[in-house]
Amino acid sequence: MGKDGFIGSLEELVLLALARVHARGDDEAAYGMTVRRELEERAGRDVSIGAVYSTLDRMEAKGLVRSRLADPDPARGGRPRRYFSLTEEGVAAVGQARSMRDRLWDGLEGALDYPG
Amino acid sequence: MGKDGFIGSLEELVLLALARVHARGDDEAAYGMTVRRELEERAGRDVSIGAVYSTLDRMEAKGLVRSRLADPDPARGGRPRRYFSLTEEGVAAVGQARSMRDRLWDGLEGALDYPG
DNA sequence: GCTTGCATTTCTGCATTGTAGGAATGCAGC
DNA sequence: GCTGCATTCCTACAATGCAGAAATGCAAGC
Repeated sequence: MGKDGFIGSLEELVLLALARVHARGDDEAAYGMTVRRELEERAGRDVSIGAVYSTLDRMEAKGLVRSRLADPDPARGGRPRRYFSLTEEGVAAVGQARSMRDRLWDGLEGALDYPG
Repeated sequence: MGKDGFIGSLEELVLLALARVHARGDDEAAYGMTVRRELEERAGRDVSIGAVYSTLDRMEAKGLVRSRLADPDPARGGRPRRYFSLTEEGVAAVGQARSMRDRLWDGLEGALDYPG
């Protein structure tokens, strides 16, 4: 993100997937595995879990997402989950990416035979 | 482009900018400098000309664009221009990128406070 | 109390893409 | 031949994309 705040293509998808699982209401549900599943089910984009995490980590370092560890005494087994959410900057970044592309697409729908 | 045909964020923008200058009617007008200008004027994305060319070159190697050199006896000075255009794969790639994102955005407009 | 199993995160390493800057090219005009 | 201009090409490095395997932490069965 060359200091102008431009994000990569996978970063954008991960941000959107994260926003979606949040939008479903349960804040607690947004962690690595669910983000990955959302990407796969909704966008048909099948990335490895390792790819999801490194993207998430890098975005946290840039301030686009934040994370916190789950409750200390989990009744379920496994490592403590790490819950993620978008920061304001994260929201701004997806908005910027979108409007940049929208401006380029504007008036082009017919010219490229994009199936609506 | 990990063989699944997914393109990077700049690749997508360059493809769209290229399509736009084509859509303006004059096929001859689509070369490095005009693509760069379109990106800057239309999307506000200011990349160096070197960045545009390496992106274009890499996409040509992947079959997303093709290029041909301009007329052999140019009355204007300067290196011969290299005219670019999208291939079918290029068109397909922007379409895929778009529909993937559209599916993730669907129903999210209100949830993220994206300004229309 | 050891072992197996499961859900999850973390680590490591490499491939691909993004990016700038400056060198090279080719012509015109002086 | 030198200067100027428009353009492409080359080089090198930084950032992002990506997968696979290792580690972590708990529970259950034995």
